[in-house]
Amino acid sequence: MLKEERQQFILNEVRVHNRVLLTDMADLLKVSMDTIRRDIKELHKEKKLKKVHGGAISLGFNNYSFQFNEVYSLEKKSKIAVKCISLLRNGQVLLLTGGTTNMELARMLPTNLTLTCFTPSLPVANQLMSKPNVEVIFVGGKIAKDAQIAMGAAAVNILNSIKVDICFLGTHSIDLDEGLTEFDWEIVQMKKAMMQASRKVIAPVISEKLNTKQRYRICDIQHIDMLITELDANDDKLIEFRSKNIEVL
Amino acid sequence: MLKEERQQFILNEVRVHNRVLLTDMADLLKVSMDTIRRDIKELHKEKKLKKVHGGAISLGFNNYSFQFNEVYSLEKKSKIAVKCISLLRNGQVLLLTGGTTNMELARMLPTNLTLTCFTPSLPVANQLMSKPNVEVIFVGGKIAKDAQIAMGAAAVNILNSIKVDICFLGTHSIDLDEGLTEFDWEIVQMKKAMMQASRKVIAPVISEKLNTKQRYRICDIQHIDMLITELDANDDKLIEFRSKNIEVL
DNA sequence: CAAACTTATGCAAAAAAATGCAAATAATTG
DNA sequence: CAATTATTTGCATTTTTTTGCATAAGTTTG
Repeated sequence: MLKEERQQFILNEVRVHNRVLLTDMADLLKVSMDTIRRDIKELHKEKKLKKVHGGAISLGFNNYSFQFNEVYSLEKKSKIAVKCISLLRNGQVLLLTGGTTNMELARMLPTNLTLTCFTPSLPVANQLMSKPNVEVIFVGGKIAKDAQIAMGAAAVNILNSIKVDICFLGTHSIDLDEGLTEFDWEIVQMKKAMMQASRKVIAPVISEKLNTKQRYRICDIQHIDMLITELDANDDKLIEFRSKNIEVL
Repeated sequence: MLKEERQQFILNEVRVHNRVLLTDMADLLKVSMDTIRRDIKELHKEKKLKKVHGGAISLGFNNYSFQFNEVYSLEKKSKIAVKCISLLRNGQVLLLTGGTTNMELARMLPTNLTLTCFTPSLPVANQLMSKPNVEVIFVGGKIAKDAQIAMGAAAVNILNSIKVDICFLGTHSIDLDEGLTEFDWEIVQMKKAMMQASRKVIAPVISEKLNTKQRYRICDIQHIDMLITELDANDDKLIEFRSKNIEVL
């Protein structure tokens, strides 16, 4: 049996059963466990399955991917969240994108604040459920499994029909020249619609994301009304942003 | 069983029941309590659940309303869910209401089944996220905190614009004369719209709910295509339903 | 506060992974 | 075709991970 055949067989097995045991495969395919181990290693590197102790599992199986970022820079994100919250007043209508920064914002919202929140993000919506004085309105649509966000024409349509006070726009990358950029085209559409739907656009960004770029552009830097980072307000990195007429906190 | 699988199972259990007992998991998964304890510890560190004395609880979810029904009649509900799932075929488009029975249905969906699922229920949508072959489309709108379901004009509008194969309509009360009834007016509107949006309406109902009534009516009993209960198909209680031309499983 | 239960810790056995090496097989080239 | 080179595979050894158990320490509850 060819190596290719064997790997295809393993992949298929993973697709059907969502998992394979190393021992089973070695047994079934009549090769040593080392061989299977090497196969799985390769397939893992090609991102066709996930290697785990004792075998492999399907990639789609545990799609919690956003939770992986969870720990990373959490402290900075809480800092940013606090700054964001300080801007809020009772009765305001918000629009929250997904992402861990907005998750943190949702988590830290004081329970006595009365707000209306639109969001297309399942985790954010869930988080907001525990705030008794927050009215949650979910922007529906096809849910992207990786980001757990509603996307597509339906979601964009709904966004086109609303106007909120403040949009907290989580972003992957922000750059003085390139503006706000994303790696996923559909997300770009969503974020464009969200900016349109909001009187004021605030971008909470951890400093690592400053001056980085992705493939697709959401908008120029001028279209952001305010930038919130965990850095001190007079940090060098922020001077240029301020000079472009963007409020920095 | 792989470690990954076990942890996924625990996570899933937490998602559905909002909590797990260490002892239950050890028992169910046939491993020592130490192993479960270590699993929970890891998952806690990854912020996927919250470790507590004696087990773990969900972090994203606060279900005041769910927790009650959750335990109650769970076995019957799984039984019903199994029957429901047996009706499904690859490629079908479903519409799922909220409620614990549909939660159970979503939880038990085999991972290899390819479906498109519309739902206005946050917990159900969440549950469906873990099914790699299910396309989830959230019917957005204002979220009612108690039921964690989108409601209101926006949601009803969306429902009016779709047509699906099967609707699994969770119901509070069903009665031969009064038909399907609810105690909340808004929910009635949602359910009416859902029935309209579906070619086939299936009502999964635990036997306790048979021949009970509430204040507001959704529809006559004739508008249900099929009734699924945990009872044996020739149970006395069901004869009359069948005589009204409703298929009973 | 004391009994019942839960957690933490260290330890050892078992299972699996990584590594280096050699034989077998396949591919390439003069 | 023969010789060389590269790839694949299995085996032995070491290292790491996983798991269960025993014991001690901490929590919960009546």
